[in-house]
Amino acid sequence: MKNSEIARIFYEIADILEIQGIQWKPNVYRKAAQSIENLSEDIEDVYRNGKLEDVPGVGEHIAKKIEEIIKTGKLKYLKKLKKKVPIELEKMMSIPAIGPRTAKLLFEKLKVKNIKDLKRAAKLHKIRKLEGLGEKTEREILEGIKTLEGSKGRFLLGHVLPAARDIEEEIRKLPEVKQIGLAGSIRRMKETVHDVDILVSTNKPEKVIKFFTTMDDVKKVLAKGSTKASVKLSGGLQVDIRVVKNDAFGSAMQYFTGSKEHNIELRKIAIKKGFKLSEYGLFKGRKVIAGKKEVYVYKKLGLPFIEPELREDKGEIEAAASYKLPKLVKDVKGDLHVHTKWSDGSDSIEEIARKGIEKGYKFLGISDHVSNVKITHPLDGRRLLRQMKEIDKVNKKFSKITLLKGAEVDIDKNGKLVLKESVLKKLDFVIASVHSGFKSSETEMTDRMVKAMENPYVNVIGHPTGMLMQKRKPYAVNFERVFDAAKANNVALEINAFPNRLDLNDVNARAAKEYGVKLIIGTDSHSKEHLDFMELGVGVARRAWCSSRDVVNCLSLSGLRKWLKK
DNA sequence: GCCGTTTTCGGCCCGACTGTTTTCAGTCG
Repeated sequence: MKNSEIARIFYEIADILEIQGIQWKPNVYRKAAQSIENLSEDIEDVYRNGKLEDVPGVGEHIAKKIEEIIKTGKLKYLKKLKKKVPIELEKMMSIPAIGPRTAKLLFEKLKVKNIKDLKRAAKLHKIRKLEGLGEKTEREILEGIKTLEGSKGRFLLGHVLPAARDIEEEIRKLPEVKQIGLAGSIRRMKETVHDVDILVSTNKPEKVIKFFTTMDDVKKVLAKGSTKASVKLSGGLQVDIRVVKNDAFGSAMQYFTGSKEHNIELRKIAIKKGFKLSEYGLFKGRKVIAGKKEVYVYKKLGLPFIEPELREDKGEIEAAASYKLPKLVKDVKGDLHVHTKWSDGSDSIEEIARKGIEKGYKFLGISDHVSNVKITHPLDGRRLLRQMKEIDKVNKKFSKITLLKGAEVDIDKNGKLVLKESVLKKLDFVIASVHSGFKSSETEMTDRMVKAMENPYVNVIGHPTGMLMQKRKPYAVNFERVFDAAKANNVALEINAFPNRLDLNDVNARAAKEYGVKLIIGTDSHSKEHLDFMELGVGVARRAWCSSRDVVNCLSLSGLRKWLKK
């Protein structure tokens, strides 16, 4: 039984208890679920070592329940609860306007158990007749169902970030705006976001709100008040704005950056110190003791500044309290995962080099496909040798940047590289990637990757799990064995920065880092513009608590060359 | 049901907006 499965059970219990109007217990189960979910160890190991009650939020009773789940695979308590409340709560509550109370009401009055029932009830206009609900709510529910059916409601960070920055810049131009910034999950650089949060300080909130709700791209105004508003853009993205006084910009930024879990912990610290923390400031009684700047809020709580990417309540508050936060990676000195016209990229080596110089890079590795999958126009040994000559030529043209000769070589079904050794050894570096046979079993896939890493010419494993966000699941691999092999053979695992990959993700990258495995951030660029995806990969690395010494492309050119030699 | 540099009992995060109300509950972030 995996940690996430056990966590799911406790989340479900929390929802059902909440529906029954039971106080506090839901929070407890949620807290326990969350810490089990975030646990780096296997919960079954924790159980075997008799340490369940050391897990935060787990006490005597929950520990017993975990034991029951591990031993029998199920939990009587949940079964009993479900009998009383046979509602598909998680799905139901993902619909706007439906929380625990409404779900309960719908079940009791209309026997609504799931989305299907809900849709039928709404279409028959039964919902509007219930007490406390009306026509508008009914319409909102129907629309919510439509969105749920249409998409998952989450957008890729790489797609949203440019749009969010455009809006930010538009609003910044207003003379009434004093300070502005992006907050929320976008500021924490989460791989996917479900809305954009913008924070503004001004003395004229109504003007800012009016401008915001009447922007060109606004399709629908979802909410509009004197301090906040929400709109839906024509592309379906929701954008929220929040307007505060300039003196509260810092505390508001802290508040709206989240995560919710992080903020809850901070407020608890505030309470312990006799303060109260809200978006309007840190208060001692009625007096504001911090609010202008985010860093002051943390300082008054006895903490150093915590970088937004870390604010997930995954140990950052404890680390901050003992001054053990990592110094997060900021800039890289180059990119080793770049495709050109030679395979399936759209720009020439020289165009890529110019863009690299523009970005201030010291080096760029050209790594076109070597593959049996013909749609990528892969290189064979002979063309690769010709490409090396061209790289030499371009290198002579530019003094500011050094191009390295590489390739992204496929790992075949048996873990062999599809390029012969006589060519491999002429390259400066080799990225080995799985591009076929995704359905190999966990053992087979792990064997393939380990064997590839044992090849002395391999420096990097590209997009190690093969996941495509909102499309393809990661392939099954045994991370422990992969980490061991990476360490033993001095191979870096890639954080692929392409917007729909971000693979390794934050969780796996953090596990790798803690294991002592080196990481490398590569954009997998197929055009010169794609080099800008680097910031997304850096975001993942930062969310994975990486500092520059964990990341190979933070090395200087000479350092990198040395590392590549193994 | 968990937890404790105030506590082993009594706490447990905070505030705005909306809809359906006529003073507020529920939802949302």
